[in-house]
Amino acid sequence: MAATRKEEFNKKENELADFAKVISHPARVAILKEIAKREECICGEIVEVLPLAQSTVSQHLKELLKAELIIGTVDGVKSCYCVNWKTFEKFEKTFGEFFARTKIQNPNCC
Amino acid sequence: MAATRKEEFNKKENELADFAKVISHPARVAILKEIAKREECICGEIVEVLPLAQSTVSQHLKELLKAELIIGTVDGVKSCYCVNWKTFEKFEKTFGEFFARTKIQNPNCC
DNA sequence: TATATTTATCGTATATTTACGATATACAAT
DNA sequence: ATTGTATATCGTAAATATACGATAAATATA
Repeated sequence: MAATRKEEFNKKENELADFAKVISHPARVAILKEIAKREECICGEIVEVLPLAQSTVSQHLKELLKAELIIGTVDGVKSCYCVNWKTFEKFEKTFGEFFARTKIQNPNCC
Repeated sequence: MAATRKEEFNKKENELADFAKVISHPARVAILKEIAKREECICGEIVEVLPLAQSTVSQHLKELLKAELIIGTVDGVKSCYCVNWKTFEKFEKTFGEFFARTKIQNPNCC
């Protein structure tokens, strides 16, 4: 088998793992950075700056959308994307807390 | 095909993605937390506290070792693990910088 | 209306991940 | 020496992820 055992773990552990998975591919990291660095929503230029086929980029965008890390709108024939800063900050907080809380203990080992 | 295109992305993007992948499974998050919360290295009790088969836990431990997030030693018939805080802090810094640097821009959009 | 452009989705091939049982290995205890 | 215990590794099945070409859908333009 290989039916994932995720239900066996608690909510916090699953949330962190899920968030991590979203940014666990360099293409998604690159897309996120590219979208973030613009003043305005990026409309129809992401495919050009990425070394991947259009359909592959579209797939990665879909995952970022699913995670609500980006917001997509349509402008005529173009698709526009920008970062969903609310979710972005949730990610930041979740990772920050994980590291901070895990770190606290253990001064006399290793 | 499906030959991964990771070489096409830069070092920073790949590093963050790789780090994220290590903690992208709840079992590994749980293992890390379990090991971190002890005063001393945990010797031969990790399997018991996890809802997975011994061989599966061993596999996840191997991945954490490969990432150097934990250190493994042998004490007789037992295997002992503790967090490699140096790497842990490298992870923390990498995630922290990613969020901080990505966030800077973009005040008037979305 | 016909054509071009942009992007999402479908189908599919391949690679990787996850999980488990069985087995091997290494040490401890009898 | 034999037996028991802990853990890593092997083999393998199934699920998921990654990538691309082809195609569909939607809009803009001629």
